[in-house]
Amino acid sequence: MQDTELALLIDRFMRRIHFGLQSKADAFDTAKVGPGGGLVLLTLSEMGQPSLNALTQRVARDKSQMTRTVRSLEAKGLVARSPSPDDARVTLIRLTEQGDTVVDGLKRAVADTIGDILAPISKAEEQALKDLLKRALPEPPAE
Amino acid sequence: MQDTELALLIDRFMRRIHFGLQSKADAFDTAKVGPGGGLVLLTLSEMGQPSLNALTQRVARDKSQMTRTVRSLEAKGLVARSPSPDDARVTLIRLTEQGDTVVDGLKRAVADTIGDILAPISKAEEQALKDLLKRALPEPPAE
DNA sequence: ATATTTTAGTTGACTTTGTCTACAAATTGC
DNA sequence: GCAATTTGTAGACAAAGTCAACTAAAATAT
Repeated sequence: MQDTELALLIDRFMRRIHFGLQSKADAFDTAKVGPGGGLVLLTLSEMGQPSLNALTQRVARDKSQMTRTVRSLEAKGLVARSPSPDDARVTLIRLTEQGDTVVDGLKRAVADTIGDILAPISKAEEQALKDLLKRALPEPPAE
Repeated sequence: MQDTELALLIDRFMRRIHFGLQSKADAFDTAKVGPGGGLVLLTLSEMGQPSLNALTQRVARDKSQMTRTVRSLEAKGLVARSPSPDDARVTLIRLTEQGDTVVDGLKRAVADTIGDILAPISKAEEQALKDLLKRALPEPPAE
């Protein structure tokens, strides 16, 4: 009943990640993908070649927003779109080689940032934190 | 080095909170304060009567944004602004009685939402999660 | 088989937040 | 006193979120 606190903590965590990444953005976000694009790229690297719809559900954003974000990443050559052979309605999306490179830098920057934020707790605790979150927030269906 | 995963989890948690509250918004957000206003109200209920600047730092938002949010809450009669007796530059902000009422509903809605999200883990684990986050994310200076 | 309904993706319009710059008034530190 | 800093405000714009309408393809229902 008193867990507004937890919500505020999550918000704070989110903001810390945001500012941490922003401060390093000049160094790693050379492709200017921004937070929105970065989220999509990282998610793609976890999912492989999802449909736009599956991707949308995984990141819990609006599908129209996702259309635009993916188009912008495509224009930068970081992702490629291809029609599904099974269903003419769906578009499959995957990282290009260039996209992979950007993801590498992105992952390093995120890991650095998280590392900074979690400095006050031990590695074991960090793992415990991650495990708890994974159990509480199972990932949306891959398809 | 592989902790992009944690960042994605936090984002997902954030989104789940957001959608959970949004789905209940008609029932509790009768004052139409929205997510931004709600965050400020909850924070005020933790802080008492902070300056606008202290409030801004606590929620890690831009001060110009905070000016606007507070003005909008003031127009709705939920917060009151008063000049600091010690420093003519600062404005102190506090909840009105009406604001307190709104905060009560808000807290209940947030607690409900968090409860739903954390259903897969036990109460003890929930507490452990909160403790870890509190240690990793100490609150910004109250003043 | 054909009609109806559902799903995937796109587009447009609009709102909310975020961000950056500039500014006035008050305070602090020499 | 006077420069530098701090507090809050205002303006302008960019990034995201949200909602509704629409096309095309697929699923379903009769």
